Amino acid sequence: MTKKVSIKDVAERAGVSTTTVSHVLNDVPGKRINSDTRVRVREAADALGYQPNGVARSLRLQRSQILALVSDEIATTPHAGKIILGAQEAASRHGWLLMLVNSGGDAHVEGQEIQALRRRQVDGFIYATMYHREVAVPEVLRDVPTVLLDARADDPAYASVVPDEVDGGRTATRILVEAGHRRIGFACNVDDIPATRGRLDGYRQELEAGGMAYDDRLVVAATSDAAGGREAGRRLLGLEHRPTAIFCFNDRMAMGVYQAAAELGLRIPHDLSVVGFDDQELIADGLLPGLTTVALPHHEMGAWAVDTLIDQIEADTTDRPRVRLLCPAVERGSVAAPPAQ
Amino acid sequence: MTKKVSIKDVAERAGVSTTTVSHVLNDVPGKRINSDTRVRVREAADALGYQPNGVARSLRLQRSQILALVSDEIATTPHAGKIILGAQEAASRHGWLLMLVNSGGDAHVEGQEIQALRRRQVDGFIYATMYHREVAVPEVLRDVPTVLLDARADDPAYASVVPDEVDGGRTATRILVEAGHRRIGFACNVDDIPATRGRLDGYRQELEAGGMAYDDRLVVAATSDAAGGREAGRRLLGLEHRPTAIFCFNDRMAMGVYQAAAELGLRIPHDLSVVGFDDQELIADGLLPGLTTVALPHHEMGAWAVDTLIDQIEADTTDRPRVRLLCPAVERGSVAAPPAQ
DNA sequence: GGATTTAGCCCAATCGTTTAGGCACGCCCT
DNA sequence: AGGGCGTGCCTAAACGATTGGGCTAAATCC
Repeated sequence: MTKKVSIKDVAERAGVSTTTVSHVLNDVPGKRINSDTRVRVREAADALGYQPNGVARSLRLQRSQILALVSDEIATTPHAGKIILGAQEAASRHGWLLMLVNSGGDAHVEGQEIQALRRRQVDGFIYATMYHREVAVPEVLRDVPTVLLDARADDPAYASVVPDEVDGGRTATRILVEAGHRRIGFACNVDDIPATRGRLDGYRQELEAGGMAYDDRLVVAATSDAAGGREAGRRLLGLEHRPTAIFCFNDRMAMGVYQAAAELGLRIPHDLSVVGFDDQELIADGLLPGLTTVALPHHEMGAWAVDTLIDQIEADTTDRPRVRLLCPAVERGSVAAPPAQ
Repeated sequence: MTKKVSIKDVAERAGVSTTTVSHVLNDVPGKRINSDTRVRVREAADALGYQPNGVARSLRLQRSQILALVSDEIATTPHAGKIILGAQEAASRHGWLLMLVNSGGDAHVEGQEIQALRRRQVDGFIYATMYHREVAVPEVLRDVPTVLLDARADDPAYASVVPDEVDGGRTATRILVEAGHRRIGFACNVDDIPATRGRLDGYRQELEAGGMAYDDRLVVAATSDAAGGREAGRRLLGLEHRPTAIFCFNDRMAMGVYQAAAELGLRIPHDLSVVGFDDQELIADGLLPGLTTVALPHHEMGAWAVDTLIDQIEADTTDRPRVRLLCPAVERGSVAAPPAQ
């Protein structure tokens, strides 16, 4: 029903030309139009329920006000939602729209999809990855505004946003230090990715800041899931002089550490304090006691990427910022003072 | 660089009119064109790296080949990813694109967003909800192709796809019955939603099919999170004649049941078998032992919705199917035979 | 009073396609 | 020789907006 009301219909009803309608409706500055005419046009538009045709406008303006979020497998991870949501909200705040494409990790498919989006005159791209890592940006994105999300490329031509892993590692460790712990284990993961290195660095820095020596027996690497956490937990808690607290690479590993503690009859947080990373609510909220952890700024990264991208497109700015966003602590119940000797 | 190659450039290079280029490139049937010309056009297009301008085409054809997925808060839930992914893959299989909009639950915002999408000439909508429920479809969607996902409306004008909760409930229960259990508890949730009713129905049906009487002391309702599961678990396991198995409304509750079992020193699956629902991998894979559960067909629902919607748009079909998709079992390690008396 | 300015609007081109409806040429037939 | 019919291509009108450059009348200036 709302169908087929074009600017021509509005012009006709208001008794003016389409030019005038366009000028009025877009509030084009510097155009001299009688205020009577203005209201007549507005009324006509309202009465007819006129909605400008975005496709026609895009064609004429050579700008679609559409952004595309392309990702490897992001939509399959639990983090994805927040990134997408942050991006979508930001886009909508600017009056832009967001398209979504997932390559499933296949570079060829990815290229095809990006081409399809470019044909649709998408104005800019957000290239996002499932977890923080280095990427080679696809060639097809070379000459179109693009920002990287949770990803980093050597190429300084792209703005990028990633979590500040080092700061996150420090935050997590600091929580334990401030609770009074002096022997703090790190259940690390085995992959060589920025998150691993960054969080470990943060752990070391914070130990140092607290006047503690780094002891590599307290750093145990395993796979970054609950099974790995279990394994790392068993190893750490099996030490002759066991740690009173464990910082876990992520919440899944923390879940495993809980299990290892339970096997040994250790109670959290009374006998052992635990801090996770990621703030996966499903886990962190579900564990007993709730897991104190550090949240990744997914929502903020999504929003930052969109804001920056739109700015790059509209203001045609030339600097390409590369930021790290802080990871805030989320306190629940898994940290307490170390047990009395 | 790839900028600005229009059909006109191709026409010029091939020494023909744009009409001919269009005919050739689109393989318009019934057009008589010399095969020499055909190859010349194709070569010119290749050489110039011609990409048709989708916006112009949309304007002319009055069809954008773009679908929109609008949801209340879907993108924030862990399930979201799979729905979105299923939808996106299906769309891309058809050569369509997917836009994403999240209303955050605000009906006004939702209306605005939908209008914005309609202005952009989106061809159809998928209206999705965070969890299976009844909805009132927004007025603005009345006169545009729309299918409902994980949602159901009274209005028979909309096709819809939801999980078959009853079958899922039966499947979960059957796993326990077939393992030999005769006293099976149900840790139910407190909300009156289709999932609750359906899974409970399935539970009852399957008990009956197995020749067991329904005992309402074995059905305990609590909030649908780990805390609720803990509570329900404690109540069920505190019964004088305790169940040997518990079917949980969802995996989060199952997580709580694990905790309740641990408190009582009961070992899973040796002393107690547990089945969940949802197949939240973060939980189901992380628990020890792994949780046997029933998966929601999110990916399939996403794909089904897109396929159906495109069919509705292209073939202009008039029937509006309303399907329930089955929920497959995912076996892990939380079910065993009941303990010997 | 004639020239100039100004207010208020409109014409028509443009963005890049698709497509209905020609038009010219050569061939065959009578 | 003239008519009819394919073949192979092109012209031009959409689609629905935006916008540079008019144009007309009334108001103002000298």
